[in-house]
Amino acid sequence: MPELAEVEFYRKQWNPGLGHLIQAVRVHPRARVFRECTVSLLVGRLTGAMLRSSSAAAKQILFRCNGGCWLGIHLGLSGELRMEPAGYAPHKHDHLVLEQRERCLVFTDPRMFGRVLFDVGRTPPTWWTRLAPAILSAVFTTEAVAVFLRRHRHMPVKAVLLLQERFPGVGNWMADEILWRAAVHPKRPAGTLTPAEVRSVWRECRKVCRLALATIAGRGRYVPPALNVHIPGSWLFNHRWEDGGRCPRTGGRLVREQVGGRTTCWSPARQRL
DNA sequence: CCAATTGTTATTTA
DNA sequence: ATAAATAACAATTG
Repeated sequence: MPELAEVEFYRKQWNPGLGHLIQAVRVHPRARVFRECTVSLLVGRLTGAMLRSSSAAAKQILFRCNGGCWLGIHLGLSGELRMEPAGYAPHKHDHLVLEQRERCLVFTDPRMFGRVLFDVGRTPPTWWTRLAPAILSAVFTTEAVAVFLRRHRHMPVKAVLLLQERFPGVGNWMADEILWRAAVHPKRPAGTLTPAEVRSVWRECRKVCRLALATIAGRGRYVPPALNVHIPGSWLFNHRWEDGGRCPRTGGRLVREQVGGRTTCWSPARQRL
């Protein structure tokens, strides 16, 4: 599930626990999600400590802890952060549980493509500082997009949009949504887009990020659990998941096919090769 | 049993 | 040598 806006949504799920003492840390230490993390260090440092603040960028979440340490969470394909009542007994896929007096903060991930990172230091870890500049930042210009598409000119544009080094936070559904709005066929070699199409892709990147954040992550400080957000039927999002869907703009049939190794959905009436 | 899944990375191929 | 394609990772669901 988690792309840019879902990651931001899940980040907020731990907000009620920020600034509260972590009494105990429960882990499944052998779980694959800890493959890049020294679990003993994490448990030692977080027990009796606090999460002070959090941020999300791309598909990464960063928690700044007191005592000069940093907890990172990547949700992978199936990860979630949620809150449970105090005394919660961890379930099978709950790999990390921070126990507080009034609640438990839970990281769960059945497929374990996600990962937990933990660093000690005065400044944020490099895996955070080296993330590509956000799509909604001023650095993400139409020129930067044009250069990147040219560099990967032989790849299908859909595959290029999934490259995190230029499109941080974009995942499979966002890439399809962007191309559908820009009316660009996902199989187009990235180098064949006209300047107008490049500009359109750039603009829709920003628009989809802004809309997704506003709709899915909410503007408030804390969105109650369950991602039962209403996504308008005018988005491709609501029609892309199974065969037989119809394009909300043209009314025509949507196509679903592998492009760049991923299931891709597009509207042939709108997106021409 | 087979295919599919909203992500990333190591390995293989061109 | 580089860029692009593919396999692999794991668990569950249809």
